[in-house]
Amino acid sequence: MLISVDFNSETPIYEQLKEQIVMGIASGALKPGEQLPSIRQMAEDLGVNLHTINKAYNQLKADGILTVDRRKGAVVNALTGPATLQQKDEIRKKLKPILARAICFGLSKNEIEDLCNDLYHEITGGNHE
Amino acid sequence: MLISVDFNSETPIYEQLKEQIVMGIASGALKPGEQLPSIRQMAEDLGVNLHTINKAYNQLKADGILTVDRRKGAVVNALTGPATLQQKDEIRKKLKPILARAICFGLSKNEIEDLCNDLYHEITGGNHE
Amino acid sequence: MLISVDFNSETPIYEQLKEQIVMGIASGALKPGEQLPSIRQMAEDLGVNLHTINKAYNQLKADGILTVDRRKGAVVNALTGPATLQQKDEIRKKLKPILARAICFGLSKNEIEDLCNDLYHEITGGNHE
Amino acid sequence: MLISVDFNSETPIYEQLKEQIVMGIASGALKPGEQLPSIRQMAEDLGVNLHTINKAYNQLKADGILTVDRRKGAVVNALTGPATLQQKDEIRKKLKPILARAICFGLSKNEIEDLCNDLYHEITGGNHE
DNA sequence: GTGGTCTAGACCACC
DNA sequence: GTGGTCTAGACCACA
Repeated sequence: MLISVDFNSETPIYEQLKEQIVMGIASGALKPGEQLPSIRQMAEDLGVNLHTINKAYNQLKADGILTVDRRKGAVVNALTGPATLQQKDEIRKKLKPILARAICFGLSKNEIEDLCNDLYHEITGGNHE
Repeated sequence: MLISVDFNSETPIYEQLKEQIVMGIASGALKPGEQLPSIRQMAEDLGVNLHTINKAYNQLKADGILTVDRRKGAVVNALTGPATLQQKDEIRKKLKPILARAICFGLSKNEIEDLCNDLYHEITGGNHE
Repeated sequence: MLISVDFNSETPIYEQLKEQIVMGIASGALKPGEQLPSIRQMAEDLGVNLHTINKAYNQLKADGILTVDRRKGAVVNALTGPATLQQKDEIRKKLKPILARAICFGLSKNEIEDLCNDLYHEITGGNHE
Repeated sequence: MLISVDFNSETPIYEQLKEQIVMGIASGALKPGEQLPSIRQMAEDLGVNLHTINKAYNQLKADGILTVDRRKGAVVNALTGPATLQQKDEIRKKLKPILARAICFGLSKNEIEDLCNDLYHEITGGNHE
């Protein structure tokens, strides 16, 4: 899986990292049990600080998305069943202001639905269906 | 329209403000042509500095959501027709990582659709249909 | 001559007024010796404060573009010959940062020339040639 | 590149700053990829507050003239090709009232052309030709 | 009355 | 080290 960061972006590098790993898992490019590059490796590849990678891995661990093992490094977790209420609520909270903005911009309900569907397929590429 | 901010939140106050104003417009609580409280008024009401309000107002102005009338202060813009490609793209970019996260959490396509619909109605309360 | 102001514009109303009167003279719509509406009249027409009109008229008087007569009100001046060095210098100073910005945006020398010619004809409509 | 501001000028300091940076880029004194002094550095050099510099940098960023690199601070952007219509329109809007004023002052079409050419060369010093 | 500009000084997030 | 956020308080331009 190829990961790249944009140093000019508004979003912090560790966030970009998290997003890309999450994207990789959602798309199926990263499978449960698969091992991520070591912190050191990843840091060198991207030309960023060790701390930055570490922060991303640790936060994904806290999210239950990765497991960090002292010997094997970071490993993608298996899905533990349907999303918890907490998880749904988090998504909900993040989604809401964006939808409001979309409505404010004049997007109709249908356009929003279409956009979500589009993105869903763009992300999964047909997996997870 | 009632606006409140959470001083302990991670998201900056001016972002919260923007979100709430946008939410107000999307919900119909704030109508095009309606006047927002003056910077100073709003600052006093919320107990924050006037520069913070100023920043929020100015960014919404840059987004084309508010305009500043020399006599009346900040005023809600009328919709200028369907969303521009730029606007759609902005929404798209913001939506994508959240959907990926949702998928990662095990949300199905249907659950995501339902969530969007729910939120849509929660925001608009039946307007904008 | 029709004059209108945009209360949402960044540029102050009295500046807009000045610009439009100047535009009227440059286009030939306002001829030397012609009388402008009285301050009171103009203020009523546009729905703005008397002071605002007054400020515009007075600054144009200071520029040598209008003469303000107690009985006849504001009158368009005749051209007193070629532009003075002072006047040329003022134009130069105002033009410079805009041209720099244009270059920065990637406009070529030819594009700038064309733009100026275009505008010249748009303003004069063929007069002053 | 040497930058200086006039504290007595009518035009705000942050505007002067923007103009000078733009001038620097147009003249070739600032090249794409080049790094500008940090906000604090520049503030100290000029003897102004860091917020003033910040505002200038941010507006140039919004204009697409600078980008902010997380590691290096503000960096001059490369030209992204020919000017967009929006950019041309902005220049047009700014140019128009000045040309009208020039005409009003009695400048002929030729004089205006010459003035533009003069300024073009004064700014670029022969580059960008 | 409104918003715009500027200053001075603090704290934090990111790298 | 960098920029981002927030505060407090001042002065000015505009209407």
